[in-house]
This record gives sequence, structure tokens and C-alpha cells, in this order.
Amino acid sequence: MESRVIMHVDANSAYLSWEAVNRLLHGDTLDLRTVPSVVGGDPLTRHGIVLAKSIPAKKFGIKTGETIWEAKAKCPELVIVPPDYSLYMRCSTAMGDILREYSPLVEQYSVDEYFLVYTGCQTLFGDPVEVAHRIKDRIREELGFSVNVGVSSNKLLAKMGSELQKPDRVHTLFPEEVPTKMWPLPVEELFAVGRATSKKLYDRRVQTIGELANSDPKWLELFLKSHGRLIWNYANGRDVSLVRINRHPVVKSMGNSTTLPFDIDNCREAYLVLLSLVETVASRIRAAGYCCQLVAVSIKDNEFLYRSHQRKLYDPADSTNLIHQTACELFDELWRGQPLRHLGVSAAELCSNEFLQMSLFNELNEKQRDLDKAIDSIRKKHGSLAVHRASFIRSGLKPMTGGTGEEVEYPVMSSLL
DNA sequence: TCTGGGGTCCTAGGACCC
DNA sequence: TCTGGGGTCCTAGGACCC
Repeated sequence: MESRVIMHVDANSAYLSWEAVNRLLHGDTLDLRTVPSVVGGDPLTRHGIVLAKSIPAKKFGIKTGETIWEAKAKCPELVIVPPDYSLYMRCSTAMGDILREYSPLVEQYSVDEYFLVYTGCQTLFGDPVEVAHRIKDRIREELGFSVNVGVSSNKLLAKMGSELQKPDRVHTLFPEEVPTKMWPLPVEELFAVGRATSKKLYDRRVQTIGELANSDPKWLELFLKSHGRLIWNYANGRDVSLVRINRHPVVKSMGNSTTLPFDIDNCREAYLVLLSLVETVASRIRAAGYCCQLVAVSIKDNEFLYRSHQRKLYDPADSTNLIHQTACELFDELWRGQPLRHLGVSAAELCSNEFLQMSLFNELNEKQRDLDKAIDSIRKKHGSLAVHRASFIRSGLKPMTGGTGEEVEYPVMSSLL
């Protein structure tokens, strides 16, 4: 069997680079990439975390995910810009369009990452490493931002390769290069080794990827279960997962959640927030032609304690009111009166809605579906704010919450490759 | 001036059935 | 009747990813 050639293409500091490019395009003279800067949420609405940082900001020790407040303390002259998700979608798509010129097998892994199967394309475009450089340079010249490209024979190594040194670089990480290029790295840099796993490994004196690779998988399984075997294989450069074309992505769940500007302390308001979340979730489900058979509600209180309840439905549902009804019942199970800062609704066990469309259900459901359908089409034509439920009037709450502004047309794929 | 939002997968325990 | 054990479904929670 011919060995595979896989590339992983990763936009460098994606949100920040894209903001920088867009601002230059619109006449700004300052290139955000050249100064300490971050893309971040608004602390006044309690969304104040760093979503992306420039390389100069990184030199101040600023990290993604930390609070704007902490970042400012590290660098008082820090430039902070708000996120613009619809811009990021456009940049993401433009990147994918270039990649598809080099292979039909392209998987969008996240908003700023793609896998590309180059196996068999050599005869058309030539040596993989040369093509990786060409792709990288074309994206920089045509779209204005830099990427890293990792080249290897499986997805894991291609991805690890693209992370090696940034920005604007191509790296190979073939299996024979694993001991020299990957094994010296600290274990937390391995894909699928997060905070909890790296702590357990450090507690047991496993500090580098090489030490993990050369430890006994049976021993790893004692304290990491099946995850131990997985990361042991990864550390040894082994991964058999396939690149999946996103044309027919299998979405497993759809959810929306929100951190509220102020704590919620009564169930009337909570029900309303749940409704605004369900409006978004249910319309996404319907737009995709799905029904859900499971509804989940999550809460986070003012002490950051997180809990969730879920319930399987007797009949698959896609109606806003039905899902909201279930969500409120789940909320009642969960809530013990503590002030809440965050609410979430998720719909899972998705199935096709064809069965429902056959109208085997009672008249009430029929009317409910017609109503949802009518509302969806008005919103599609005139915008999501064109029609909303009267209960939101003077509530101070948004009638639809969640999402990124635009309908996101790609899935966020599995955490495992 | 604290700490986002979108996902997937795995595990453990209880219920229930045979 | 004195004690088992498989299999499946459901639920809660945790870990990981971008």
C-alpha cells in the first residue's frame, strides 16, 4: 500500500491575524500583528477573556483564555479589539478554497485548521513539501495572513508538525523524525494531553512526549483507562484516523449557551433565557432537517459550579415550544435558587425529521410545526430580529441567543482526530 | 475590571430485563 | 428463594479540542 501524505494547515493566531488584515484593508495604518494586541470579549458583559493574541502580546506572557484584566496587568498598553465572527467565517472559507485546488480530500477541522490528503496528487502538483510551501505562500500573498503547514503520513503527525515552530513555516514530521522532533517536547504539547492528563503524568515523573512514548501502555491504562493507550500511540506517532470530507458532516449535537451580563435569581427570567437559547438551537435543528431525541440543560452559578441535566424524549422533536418545555423542566430539576451566571441548552441524538414530516402526529404538533416553519421563513427573509415572542418585550433579554451571528456551516469536529 | 462558546468522547453507576 | 451475571439503556460528570 502506498503510504499516505497528509497536510495540516493552521492559520497563525487566526482571529488576530484576520482582524489585522481586515483593518489594514479598511484603511487602518496600524497592523495589530506588530504590537501587543488581543481579540477579546467585553468585561462589562462578563465576556472578558482573551480569544487570540499577537506575537508581541505573547512576549508579555499573555495567554489565550485568560482574563482581559490579567492581560492588561501584564501589558498596560495592550490593544484590545472585539471579535467579528462573520469575518472569521469568510477568512476560513477563503483558506479552504485555496486548499481545494490541490486536493479534493479536504477536511475542515476547525475555523482555522484544515487537513488535506495529498496522497496520489504528486503526479499533478509535485513534491509534497514544495506544494506545502506553495500553499503557505499563496495564502499569505492572496489572503494576507500566514499559516503553518505540517506534512506527514497521518493526521496526528501532520497536526503536531504544523505546531512545531511558528509563524509562516512548513515542517515535516514523518515517523522517522518523531524521536528527534517530537519526543523532546513537554508532554502537555501532545494532542489529547490536556491539564488533567498532564498533571497525572507529571505526578508520575513522565515529563516529555518521549518518556510517554517509552513507558508501558499497560501501566498508563491503570490510571488513564483507554485514554492512556490512545496517547501512548500518539506519542509513538501512530494514528489511523481518516481525513473526513465535510460535505456530509455527521453532526451529533447542536447547542447554544450564554454567560449573562448579570446573575439571574428567578425562574421567570431563567425560562426566558432558555427560550432565547432554544429559539436558536431549534431553528438550527430545523434548518438542518433534523429532530432531536435528547435535550440537555446546563447551568453555572456565581461560584462557577457547573451542573447539567438531560432527558431522553419519547418522541423526536424539532419545535421551539416543545424543546423549551423540556428545557424548563430540566432547569427546575437543576436549580436550587443560587444566582446563575450561565445557562445552556443542547439538543442531541439527532435524527432525520422525515418521519415527523409524514404528519403522523396530532393536530397540536401539526400546528406547532406550521408555526415554526412560518417563523423560520420570516427570519430567513427579513433577519432573525424580524419576529420574536412577545415575552421578550421589555425583558431586557435578547430574543435569540447563541451562535456566532452567521449560520455556521461547518461542524466543529471531534476532539479526537 | 475576573474567568466564552462551540463541540465530541469516555466512564461509572443505577435501572431493568432475561 | 439466600443470591449470579450478562446485556442494554439512561443519566451525570469529566476530559479534551479549537
